[in-house]
Amino acid sequence: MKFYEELLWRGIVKDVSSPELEDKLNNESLTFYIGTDPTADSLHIGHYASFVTTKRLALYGHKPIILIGGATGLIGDPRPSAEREIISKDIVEKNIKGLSAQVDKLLDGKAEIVNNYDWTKDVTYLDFLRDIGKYINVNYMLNKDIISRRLETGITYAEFSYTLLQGFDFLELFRNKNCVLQAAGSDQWGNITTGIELIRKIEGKEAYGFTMPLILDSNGKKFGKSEGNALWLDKNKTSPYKIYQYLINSDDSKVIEYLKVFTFLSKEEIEKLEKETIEHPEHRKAQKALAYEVVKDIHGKEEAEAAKKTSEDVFSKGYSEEGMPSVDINIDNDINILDLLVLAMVAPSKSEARRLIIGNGIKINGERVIDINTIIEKDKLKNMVISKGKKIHIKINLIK
RNA sequence: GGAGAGAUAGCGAAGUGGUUAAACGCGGCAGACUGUAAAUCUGUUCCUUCGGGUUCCAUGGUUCGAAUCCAUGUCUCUCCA
Repeated sequence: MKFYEELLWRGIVKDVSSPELEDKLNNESLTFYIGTDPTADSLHIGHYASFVTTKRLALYGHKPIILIGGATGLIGDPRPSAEREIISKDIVEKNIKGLSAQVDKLLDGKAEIVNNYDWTKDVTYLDFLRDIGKYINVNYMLNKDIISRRLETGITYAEFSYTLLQGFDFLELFRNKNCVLQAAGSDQWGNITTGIELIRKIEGKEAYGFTMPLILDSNGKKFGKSEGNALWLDKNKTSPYKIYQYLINSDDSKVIEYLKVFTFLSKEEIEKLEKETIEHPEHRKAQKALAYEVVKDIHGKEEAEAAKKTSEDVFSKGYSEEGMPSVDINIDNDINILDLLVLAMVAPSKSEARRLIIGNGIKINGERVIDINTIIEKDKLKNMVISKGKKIHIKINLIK
């Protein structure tokens, strides 16, 4: 199987700017770039597909550039729904630092990291209009999906211009780093083609682009949100276990797709897992492989092993001591269960604690609490595990 | 510049003087089911010493009684020019 064929098999390619790209990807070493705007100080798993693809291309011999949008981040990529909040320059700068470190680690230092602020900051408005703006027709911009969709609700001039900035990036990278390919999520298609258009018109040369399909979960929502929160790739923001758990809960109908996109397992291995999922879905082998592989690729083997052990403990015992959050408690006497739940931050108020107990939601050391008047002896608090439902477990750390 | 509409719990949205701690939907939390999933079903969703206390943009007022009426302020939106 040739490289491009493999990309297709994995479902990584959605739109391609030119059929020639297939041959180039298979037989040449191309410099390519993937960009991300510093809207947060960490990447989340929604970005991860791009980076896996970057790694894949790099492993095959292509040369990656990661662009962090210090300039474009100040403007904001138009979203389908509404205008973005503008982010202060300080925060953008801080985010750039966070992202750079993360990208470097994720790609083992093998990608060149650039910041488009560096070549944008000194370009004057007039120069930009003459050198870039003159080449792109407004009609052309209005026809872009993302912009046309916003014409109803309104779009500011700043966000309207975003595509020009991104096109300018591609042009600059083409000129200075011989970067001939841009890859991105499918929502970036319009921005990629603007860049290709500029390179063709200004330099008279051909550049290429392809997009990756948007990955959805089984509910048709964007992949990678757990309980509405993003799953961050920074382990201080989202524990490796949490990512592991999110992935192990992947739907049967989606898990093979995820394996193809997110892991480096071979076609044979994935097809084997696919067969096992069909024959014995309850073994959840594909999900386990997915969770392990991804956590390993993001956080390393040790973290993956730890997350796996935690997950196994939770499944068999209901909770795991490993990595369980703990809370310091400092009391002198025996304590009422309601007060304890509030102190341990299991419940935000005593009313809530009361409701949880009445609703059979609270366990102590694995035993269900049924009486809201239960008094817990101080001596028993040491290393006590309080569970709220199936997912929340907290260990008591007695200070006195 | 002219005219009008609105601000209610995490969100959307009822309620226009009293049994309204505030319908309903979504979301959240818990329980059942299950393959650690989804779907479904059930309960719950301000605080509380369980007596009660404090809520409907803010401040003041009318009233026995206000989310509901009045005044002022703040913010949002729509239409016209």
